[in-house]
Parts: sequence; C-alpha cells; structure tokens
Amino acid sequence: MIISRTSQYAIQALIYLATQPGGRPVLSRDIAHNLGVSPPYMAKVLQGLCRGQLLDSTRGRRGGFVLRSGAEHANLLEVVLLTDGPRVDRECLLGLKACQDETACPMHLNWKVVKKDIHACLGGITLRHLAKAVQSGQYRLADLPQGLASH
Amino acid sequence: MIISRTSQYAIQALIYLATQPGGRPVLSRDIAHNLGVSPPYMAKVLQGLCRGQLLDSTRGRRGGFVLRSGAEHANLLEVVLLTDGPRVDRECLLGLKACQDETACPMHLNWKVVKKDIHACLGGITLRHLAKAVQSGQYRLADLPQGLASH
DNA sequence: CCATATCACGACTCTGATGTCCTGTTATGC
DNA sequence: GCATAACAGGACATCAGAGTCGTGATATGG
Repeated sequence: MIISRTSQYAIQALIYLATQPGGRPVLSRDIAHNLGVSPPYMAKVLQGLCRGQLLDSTRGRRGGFVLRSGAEHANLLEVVLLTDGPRVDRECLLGLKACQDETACPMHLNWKVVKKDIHACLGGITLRHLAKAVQSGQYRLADLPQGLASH
Repeated sequence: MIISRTSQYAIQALIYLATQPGGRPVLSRDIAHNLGVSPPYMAKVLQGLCRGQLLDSTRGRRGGFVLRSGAEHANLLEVVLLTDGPRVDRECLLGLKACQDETACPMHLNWKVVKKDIHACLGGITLRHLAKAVQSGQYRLADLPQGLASH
C-alpha cells in the first residue's frame, strides 16, 4: 500500500463531497454509507480533514460536513501529505533511513525517477477533476456493496 | 511502504550474497549482522528465499546460505512477487477491491501508468546489477550502525 | 429553555505484520 | 558415534494501524 487506508478514505470522502451540491452539509454517516466505510471510522477521518482545513463542519441539527471553498482545487498529493505525512516523498525502496543522494542505496537513482512519477501523478490531479470523472458515470468511488447477486 | 519489510530484507540479503564470492556458504547471523537486521528475523526471511528457489542452504558445520546458480539474474520484481505476492501489481490507489478497466476508480487510468513505471523499474534491475553497484563502493546496502559518533 | 441531532475527542479493542524463541533436524570433524 | 554447529519451522510476543465506543460540546427547532 502506497498510501494508508485513512488516506484512501479521506480521498474518497473528499471526492464524494465535491460531487455534492455545495451549501447544505452532508452527514458523516451518509458519507460512510455511500462509500461502504464504517461510520465511526469515517467520522474520525473527516475530523482530520477539518483540522487540515479541507472541510468545514457544523454541529447540531442540519449539521454535517462541506468542502471548504477552494478545497476542490486541492490535489491528491496535498491530501496524502495531510493524512500520511511526508512518507510518500521520502521513503527509500529498501527501507534505509538515510537514503539521500550522497548516502544512497543501490536503487536510489532508479527509484527517484519513480517517486517523481508518483509525485507528478498525485500532484497533477485535483478533487474537482476526480469529482467530474465520477459525475460522468464512468467511474466508481467505492466497491459495490456485497450481496448484489443474492436476490 | 510500497513493499513489505520482509521484501526489503530479502532484497538486501540477496544483494549481499551476490557480492560474496560463491562457493562457501554465508552464515545467517553474519548476513543479519552486516545488514543490521535482527538475526532471528533474517533467518526466517532467508528460509522463505530457499523455499522460493533463490537460495540454497546447507545445515551443520560449514553450513549457511548461497545464491543459487542463475539467481543473480533474478530481478527485483520476481523477488517482491515471491515475498509479497501479486499485491504490487494489482493494488488500486483508492483501495477498491474490484478496480479493473471496466469497473475503474477515477484514478485508475492515471495510476495504471505509474504502476507500469514501477513494474519496469523493479523488473529491469537484477541482483547482479545491484551487487555491482554496491561493489563499486558508491552505494550502501544498509544504514550505518548507530553510535558512530559516540566515541 | 428543553429535547434532539449532530460533530469532537480521547480511550479502548482488534488485527495483521513484524520480530523472538525454542525445539527438532542434519551435517561436520574428531 | 558423539559433541557441536548450523538451518527448519512452528509457537509465541510486540507493535502500529485500523476500527469502535462512550462522553462531552454545540447547534436547531419547537
């Protein structure tokens, strides 16, 4: 896994919110349900996104979560850096703690190229792009619920 | 982490063995010591590599591990597939279980390109290449032992 | 101002990967 | 053959990430 489960849920939730009409908050439990994630865990992930300034939350009746204005232009790298920290960028393929250009593992140069590709891939795509893709109907944000063929 | 710790240790051990003069077996504990890995865990990793046909082991006095003949031409993808299974290839960035071309997540096409790059990177480099690199003295196979500055 | 609906947050549990240990098997050399 | 040196392999321990729960805070609507 290149990114943590928490990051995956975070990205899914953000895309989902980006597909919703702005203005009215969406319930944590509705997001969880739509994505097939356990409600308590989704709640925790959403809290993290609020702390990271990507979401706004309102409590009480008619409360819930909305994308902050401007957050739809955040790219995936920003989201992953927020939830997983700088791991994605730094990590050495062989696990060396000190794998820099001067003190490199034998895969360093090759792996550096791949990391750049990953960086570009994540950094070049915004929540808005992904929301549009989902809205086109050609892509899925979550696995289908099981039991589809069961009746 | 794109590959497991076990895979990282496996690759390190294989490269290390590829740098050793063939013929005489190398002790599990010597490999562990040279790479800064705990001896029992390294022993377990080496056993896996024997089962996977990459190493030969001999027991008893003057026993230890040697690279099987031909194994130096194994590439990193083969090693990772052996120790981690097909995870690296398949995995969806967003964690969907069924993310194929027809039932794709919105990152599928972009991520497919990155996976191809990773595949090429791992598949294009053999243990021999890496052993040569280490033998050149320009690269490290393990972190320096701590306490270097302590006396 | 009270009941209710919702998020906030810390504490707890669970699980799989990592790491350790012990006993058994096999080879060597005297 | 017996003592010793090494791997084999399963059982056990530890830890971090994933997931759950309960209590508190806050907003709404009557």
